Amino acid sequence: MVASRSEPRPALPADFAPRLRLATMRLARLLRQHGDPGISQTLISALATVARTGPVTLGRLAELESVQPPSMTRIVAKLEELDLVVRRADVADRRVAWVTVTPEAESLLAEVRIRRNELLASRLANLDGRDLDALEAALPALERLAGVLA
Amino acid sequence: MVASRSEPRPALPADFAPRLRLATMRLARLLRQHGDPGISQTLISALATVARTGPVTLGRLAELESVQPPSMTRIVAKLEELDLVVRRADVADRRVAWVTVTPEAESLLAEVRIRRNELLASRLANLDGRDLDALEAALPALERLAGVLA
DNA sequence: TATTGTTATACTCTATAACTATA
DNA sequence: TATAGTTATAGAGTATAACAATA
Repeated sequence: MVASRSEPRPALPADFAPRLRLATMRLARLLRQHGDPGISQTLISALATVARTGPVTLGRLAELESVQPPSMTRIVAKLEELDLVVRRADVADRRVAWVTVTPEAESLLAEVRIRRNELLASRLANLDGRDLDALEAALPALERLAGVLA
Repeated sequence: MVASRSEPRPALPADFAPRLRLATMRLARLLRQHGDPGISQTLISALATVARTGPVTLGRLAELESVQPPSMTRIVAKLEELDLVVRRADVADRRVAWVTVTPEAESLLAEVRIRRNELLASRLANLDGRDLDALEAALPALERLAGVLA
């Protein structure tokens, strides 16, 4: 341990943020385009969040998914059309809309989980062991950076 | 070294690909939404690629950016409107469109490079040293995974 | 005929502004 | 008045299919 108290680690290289940004956005685009037949990542992500949290209000769901309420209104409307969620007004405050997953959603999520990583898995298969080790070690940091664990 | 020849490292956990996918797409959305005032990430990315490669055909640029040719036609048209690229027909094969950056593009890229990592840098500042070390170590792997280095 | 790029069209995702219903 | 959510509208980004120009 040679770092001083005021700077416990060397600063990141100046090109670190740009490179991370570019790599992240490229990879996200590849994943988005590959897609899951029949249901978009946006819908899956919102659905998975409802499944994970249990019943949740539309506004809170918008927060959790980092979208504006009107966007979530449309997402939930589509999920409801697909019989993947149910929306019910709160009994005490009828402005509030509670969103809950249906049994269909649970099985869809299980099914999708199996298929949806094909592209990523196939790309991961092209990396060597050191790259995989590095990615595995960095995943929690990446999740914190993305706010997934927050 | 205890791994067998047929399996040189332990397999990635089953939830690795889904978690990496979610984290990547969340982070990309945050970055996309933060945006760069006045010019989108899509345009910047294509422009930066032209600047990096030098004169490039529209079709090759579409390949490099992982979009279909019609999408690149639109991207280049916008960049041309903004006087950030010039498009010229190849003299020998007039079907081919060569795309080149303008001086305005060079200064824009320099300017943008300074500002555009604000969000990412501010989020990185919330991570501890171990997370930063892990991310730094994993960046080349992530770039290979995203095909940035390919 | 084959290739390069464009036009036409449509879809998803997202936002902001204005609105409704309820508190 | 304030809050939760919706509707209206617009814009960016992307795709596929059909086309035009050129080789």
